[in-house]
Amino acid sequence: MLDAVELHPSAQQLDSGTLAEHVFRLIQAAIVKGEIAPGSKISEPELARTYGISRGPLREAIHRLEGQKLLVRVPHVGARVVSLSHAELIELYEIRESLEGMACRLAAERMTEAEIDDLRRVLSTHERDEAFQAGVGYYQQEGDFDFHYRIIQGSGNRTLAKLLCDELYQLVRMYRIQFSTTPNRPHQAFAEHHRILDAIAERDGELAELLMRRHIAASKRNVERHFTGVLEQTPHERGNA
Amino acid sequence: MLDAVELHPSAQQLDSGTLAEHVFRLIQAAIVKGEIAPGSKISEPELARTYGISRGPLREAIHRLEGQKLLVRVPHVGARVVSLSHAELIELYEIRESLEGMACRLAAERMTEAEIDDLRRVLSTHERDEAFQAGVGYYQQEGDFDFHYRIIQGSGNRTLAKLLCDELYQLVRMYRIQFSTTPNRPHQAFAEHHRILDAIAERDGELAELLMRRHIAASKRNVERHFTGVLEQTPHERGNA
DNA sequence: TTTAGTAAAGGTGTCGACAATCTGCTTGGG
DNA sequence: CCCAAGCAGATTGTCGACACCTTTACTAAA
Repeated sequence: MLDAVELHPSAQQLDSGTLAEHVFRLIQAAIVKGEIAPGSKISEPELARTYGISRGPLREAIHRLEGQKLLVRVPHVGARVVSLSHAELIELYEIRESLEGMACRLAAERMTEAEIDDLRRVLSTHERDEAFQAGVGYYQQEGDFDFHYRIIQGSGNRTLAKLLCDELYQLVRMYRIQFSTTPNRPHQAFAEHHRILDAIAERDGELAELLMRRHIAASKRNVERHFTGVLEQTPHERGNA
Repeated sequence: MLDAVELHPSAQQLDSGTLAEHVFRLIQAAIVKGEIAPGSKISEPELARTYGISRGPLREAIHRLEGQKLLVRVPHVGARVVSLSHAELIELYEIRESLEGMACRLAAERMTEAEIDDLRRVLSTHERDEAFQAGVGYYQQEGDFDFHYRIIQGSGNRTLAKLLCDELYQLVRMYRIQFSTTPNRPHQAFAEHHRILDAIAERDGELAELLMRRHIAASKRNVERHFTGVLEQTPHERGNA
């Protein structure tokens, strides 16, 4: 499952100082990358040994992971890595359609010219990426190197940015990685990103919102295609498989 | 500040069994009702004594309150009751406009006739409420007796319902109570609610979404009026006043 | 008088141990 | 042979204590 991780004495001080914060990031990365299988059970004593900490800070990390919807906790039973059903995944995309659509409209109205230039450079980087050229990948970018992330930050609505980037982002990223192996999708997504950027550069908020909503709807349909064929399995079975 | 609360031996077992869950609900109610002032500091030892529990479950309750955005925590410093700035409150309303607008459209498409009848009864109850007749109150309803809550539940998008009702709802309610003393707003809000209900009953999703967005925008303007006059104060000053 | 430094006090972060609860298996009965 | 009840093991929930950090008040020097 997971190799034992030694916390370097230096690493303990870094991040934001607390062990809970550090372990939180480690487990978060492990879940998003799929190193801990979706649906698998989280054992507090085992993880505590793995990371060399006590259960106190580990429990805090678990609570924060639950807040990011990466874990589902049941009282007196324990926590499991999330495994969204088909319906729940679609619901998540519908929420993103609404929220990121709004963010995109605001970004078109409020982003500075410098920020738009940065966004253009991000897209150029993606275009030159070798994984993208090969037709696989693209979506593995994170944070400031991610197109969606940048637009949300550019919306100027900090509350919205906290909601999308701090709470829902890692969950979206987890499923991005799971579904990243669609033949033609990367090139299509890049073209859509480019059209969105053009709308933002022209300060056309209405069009930018429409294009972003369509872009996410296209991703949603892409996910739906992945689900056809594994419909018989429950999320739980998929997780433990 | 807060009277000492005795946990009845019976109450300890109820709720969902755990002390953390129980204390979580108690503190949540105290914050939403304003019994703990916005911006005031949370002392773990003090609250632990107040509720007669140790710091362990109390810290879990604090983490969950932070997840509901009712507390803001700073590492090595502590937690404070949230006190939204003018800008943050407006941002929250913009997010609600987008999300509840979508929920209302979905509700118009997917609510059952029985659920619509229930919603009609909720509105009737509000109309007969004496606080409403007097021109004050109205908004103190909670959960299933709250018009917005019911519509979100009726959207059929359970992920959206968890986001709005489990995470943002108590924060919205907290400010509803703070701003509940506007002269004419209750009657206007009731009229808007009625029009929304009509659109839902006619299964006109597009209109229902439009009306809900306008309704929340009107509430936003109402809040903005409240803020004119206390603009010199920072949120922190307001909180400790 | 103001400011920098320091020390004490309070508070948060972390730990290890105990108690209550759930899970899975064994055992007995139908 | 199957099902229900009880038991053993493990896990989660809770507690009290200690270490480290932050804050604040006090002292001293400019």
